[in-house]
Amino acid sequence: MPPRKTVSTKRSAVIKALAHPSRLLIAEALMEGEMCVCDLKDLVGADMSTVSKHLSLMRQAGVLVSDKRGLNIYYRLACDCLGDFLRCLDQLAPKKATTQSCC
Amino acid sequence: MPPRKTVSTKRSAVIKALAHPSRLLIAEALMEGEMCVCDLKDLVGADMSTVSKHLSLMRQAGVLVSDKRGLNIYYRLACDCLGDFLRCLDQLAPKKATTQSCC
DNA sequence: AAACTATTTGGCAATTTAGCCAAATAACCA
DNA sequence: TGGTTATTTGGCTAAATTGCCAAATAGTTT
Repeated sequence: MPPRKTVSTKRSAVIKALAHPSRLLIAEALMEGEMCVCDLKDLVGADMSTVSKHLSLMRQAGVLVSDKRGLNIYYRLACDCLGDFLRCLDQLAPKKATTQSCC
Repeated sequence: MPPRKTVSTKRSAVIKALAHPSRLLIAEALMEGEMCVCDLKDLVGADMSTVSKHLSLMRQAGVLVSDKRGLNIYYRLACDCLGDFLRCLDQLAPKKATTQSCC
């Protein structure tokens, strides 16, 4: 595989970890501080096992780090540069503009 | 759907448009300037129809804009804030660190 | 140790996504 | 007009992703 492709494959694994509504919701919530799985389960509104799988996917990708204290496992963002990215996203007009730049 | 979820669903559509190795490769290439479909086909190394479908998905999501000139259709990034995001991604150590933050 | 709580893992069905081929469209040229 | 080039669309199969349930694991409490 050419080097340029290798780089984009690694990067896309990280992006993929954020490219799901529930996972992005989790990332956004964790921008305000760490949370345990049961808190996140309430936020997302899915089965705990589903949330847990989302979390381990995000941890695998390097987006989150976890920390076990007592019975709970707390998750938090591995990097706080995500905020700028989310602000960037909101500038992209969804679907409408076909031939014009947004910014 | 609660408002917080609506927002993250819209945002995740944009992220999804970048969450594929070929599509990210395309986005990275377009950071250096516009390209037509056949240029991108050579870069990605897939069938032109496949590349075309990736491009229309990205345009739908608002990540790219297109511009027809003669026989060619030129694509370029809708927003140049992506560069900062990609730099952020590279700080996230893939997979290794389980309990430590990267930055 | 037994019961309890929080989380993860395995397995499976349903849905979504990817990529190729072939055919359709659109603009250019002779 | 007919031919050629660039791109998109339709259709199909293969592969990946999602989400639930049930069972397993790990730490806590009594």
